[in-house]
Amino acid sequence: MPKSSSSRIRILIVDDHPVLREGLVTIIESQADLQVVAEAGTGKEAITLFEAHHPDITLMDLGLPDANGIDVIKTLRETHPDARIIVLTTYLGDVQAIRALRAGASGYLLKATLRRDLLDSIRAVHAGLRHVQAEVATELGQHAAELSLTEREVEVLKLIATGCSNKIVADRLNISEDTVKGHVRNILFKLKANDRTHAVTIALHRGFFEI
Amino acid sequence: MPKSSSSRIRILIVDDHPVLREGLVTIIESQADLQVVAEAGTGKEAITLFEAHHPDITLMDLGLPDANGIDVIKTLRETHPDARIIVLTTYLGDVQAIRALRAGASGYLLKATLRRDLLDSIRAVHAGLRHVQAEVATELGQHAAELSLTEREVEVLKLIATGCSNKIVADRLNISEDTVKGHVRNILFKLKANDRTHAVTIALHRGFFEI
DNA sequence: CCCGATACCCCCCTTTCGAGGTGTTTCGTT
DNA sequence: AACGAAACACCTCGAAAGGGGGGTATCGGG
Repeated sequence: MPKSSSSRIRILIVDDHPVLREGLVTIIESQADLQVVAEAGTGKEAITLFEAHHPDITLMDLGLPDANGIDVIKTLRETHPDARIIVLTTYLGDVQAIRALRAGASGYLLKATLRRDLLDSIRAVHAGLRHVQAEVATELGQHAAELSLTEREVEVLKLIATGCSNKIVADRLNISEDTVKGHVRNILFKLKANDRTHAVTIALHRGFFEI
Repeated sequence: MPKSSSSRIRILIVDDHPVLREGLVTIIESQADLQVVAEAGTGKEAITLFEAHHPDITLMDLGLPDANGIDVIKTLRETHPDARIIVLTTYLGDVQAIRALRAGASGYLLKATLRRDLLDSIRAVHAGLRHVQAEVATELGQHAAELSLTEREVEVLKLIATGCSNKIVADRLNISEDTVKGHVRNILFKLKANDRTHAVTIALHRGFFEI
């Protein structure tokens, strides 16, 4: 809920797609209680502009060209624990959503969202609420009970995705092939995958990493 | 080049992201010689609205919820060979671009494009030119000499991506396992992949299919 | 202090993969 | 009629993968 018509909710937009930024600006500026104070196209710009304007709400895409969106969220929240950030993303599985929320995001929306939902989210988050879109929440619930991969396992899986055999992975990570096999076994179990190829597609779909 | 200021270029926007549509409308309507005559969020709507308005230019996203963008392009071009279509996509490898251009698209732009490029493209295509973004053209050139996968090979690879062994693939397609192996060998060769897992990530990256 | 999670290592064994080569039929193009 | 391309099938064979068991060391939290 807006405090009053004289103090509008000040918003920073972070997204590398100029056309999408334009859409966000148009939608936001059409509302009497909202205003866009700055636009950033990179993670670096995002931090600079946040420092300069201290927006009430930051709308942020995770797919930035220069930095990982999650890291930007972390940085902002460390220096400004009161920063309210809403993640706006095309579609990345549950893992990205969990990471973003853990990093301190207050909301998580898909870009395929409607104007109405976007505006509702902005106002809800500004009022101090957390707001995660239903679709995303469902996805989160679905995998909540499941085990997640350790850093090492993700590292192994990434190499496998690029066509490395267990032996090559072992060389790259300076561990034995048997250890790699052990990791692979755990990965298959955790992701309920039939084989390494399946594991890679599942991991991509759930957002463990990208290619 | 616009014919005259009295007859503006009439544009149909097809994209399932309302926010992005808003951005496109704002950018286009800011130009004196351009106007948006309709917006569609699905393939079905796209065809209906095209029939109703006969736009000069159709800006189209490939990732529609109800239909494949390529098929929509084909349909439009069959019934209206003079339809000028510019594809606007997030990022799908060279294969999607080739298919779109073959299906009759006149332009291919990435959504990360600038307003300036977008407007230039619209005017260029309206003037009868073909306009493919530099990044996309580079990608096209890079794989131009390479062999592309046959339908059957894509079919096999899709099943492999979902964790099917050669034997299972054989069962599903009612062919022998040896034949599947033959296909796999060809796939690995054509995509320059180390193994089946690598083949899947390469195919995804180049846009042969999605998961 | 022990426990669980993580990372690491080693053995076994069976199945699957992937690299060879060779051959058919079918189908659309020339 | 002749051609290549594609799909199909059969063969061998070594190298991976993957499923099972065993184990050690570390680290942080209950």
